Amino acid sequence: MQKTARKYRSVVGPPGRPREFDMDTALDRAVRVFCERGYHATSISDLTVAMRLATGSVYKAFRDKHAVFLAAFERYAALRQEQTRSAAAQGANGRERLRNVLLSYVEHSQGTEGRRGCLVVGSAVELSAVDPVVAALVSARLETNEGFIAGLIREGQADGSIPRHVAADDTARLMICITQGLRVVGKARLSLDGKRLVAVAMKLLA
Amino acid sequence: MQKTARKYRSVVGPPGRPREFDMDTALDRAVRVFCERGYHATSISDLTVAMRLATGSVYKAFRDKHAVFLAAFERYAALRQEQTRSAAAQGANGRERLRNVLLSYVEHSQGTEGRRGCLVVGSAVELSAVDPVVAALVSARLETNEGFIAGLIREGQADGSIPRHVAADDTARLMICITQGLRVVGKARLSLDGKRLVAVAMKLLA
DNA sequence: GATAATAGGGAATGGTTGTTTCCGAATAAA
DNA sequence: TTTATTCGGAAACAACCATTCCCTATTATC
Repeated sequence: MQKTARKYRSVVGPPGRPREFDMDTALDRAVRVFCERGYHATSISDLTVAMRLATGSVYKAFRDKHAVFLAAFERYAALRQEQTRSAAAQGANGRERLRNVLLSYVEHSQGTEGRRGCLVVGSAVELSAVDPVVAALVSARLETNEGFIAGLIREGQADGSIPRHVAADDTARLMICITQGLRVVGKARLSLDGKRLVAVAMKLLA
Repeated sequence: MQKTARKYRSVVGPPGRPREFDMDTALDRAVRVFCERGYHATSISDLTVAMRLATGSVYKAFRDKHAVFLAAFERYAALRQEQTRSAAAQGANGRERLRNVLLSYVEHSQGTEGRRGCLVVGSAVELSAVDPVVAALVSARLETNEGFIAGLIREGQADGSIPRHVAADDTARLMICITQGLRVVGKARLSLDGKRLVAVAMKLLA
């Protein structure tokens, strides 16, 4: 149950590889593989190739494949959260911040990244039913995002850009469905017109 | 490329097992397994147990695991389509038919079935990127559903229950995102209040 | 009733997987 | 230099996978 070491170079140690080596970089590469192939279809061999680490090195850094996945999941979630927050930050009021969040989701659901897929959605679909640990992580992520969106709605109501009668919690939950659905539809390569789609979605704030 | 035999008792044949045996029943059981475990995590052994067939029997009915999956997918899609259409049929006008469809989706995304998951969503997430055949089936299914929803919107506009200014195609695409997203959220065990969620979603038709 | 044909059952097969262990090479601190 | 440390990579392992093969049981036809 050792916590997965984020700092890779040991503090006391004097060892092996001087090359600036960052576990986060390796994890980013693991994220890509897990995103496009999912958990079960990704072999240790796939991981070592992607992460550019030898088998032994992977098992020295992580207890097993599952631990690699959890670390990759948390890294992915942190990255996406940061992207979403900074997209929101561009907006002048609650309504615009929310629009920016939705637009950001549409963009991330398209093209290369859209085809690669979202690790949260992938984990929910592939593992939630059989892996309680992953299920808890996924639920926590969705609830955080939902809370963030509900917060933006309330901000908008406070600054006057969103009507008071909008039900913040229900609307936020529906918007979570939209964002997760976007990632599913994006995987199916259906084209997504951000401007038009978001324009329709903003009617939920009327 | 032989088409998967739906009628199981051979026409000419005289063989083995007289017991009334229906491949569709076996496929329904395969659907359940594929839904909750996904493709890669489902072994032939899992399938034989679920379908109550011996290994050899499965391979006599289907070329390989992939063929079982495709047959299960089509059976699932046909069943869900029928359920959705019949939910819509209850409505008196376009608007009510659409509400019924959304309500039906929320209900199917909850409880046991919600936790089991949707095979279309699961296939999109797990296989679309690596399996062109499945990808095509998934896209076709999404497009059919989107077309159905767009049709309901236009029906509503014709019968006066939905305003003319609603953009049918864009709204339909967003609603597809909602329905697929519901299945993702349902897997994560978040509670879904059908009435309230659908009430919010119906604002898209304002 | 005898025969032929065939579905189902299930053991056997060959390949791959995740995991662990080993040791040599490389490196930085003592 | 010595020592401690860690990465690399091959090798080994048991478990499991999808698939094949053969046998049995059964029935339609003769």
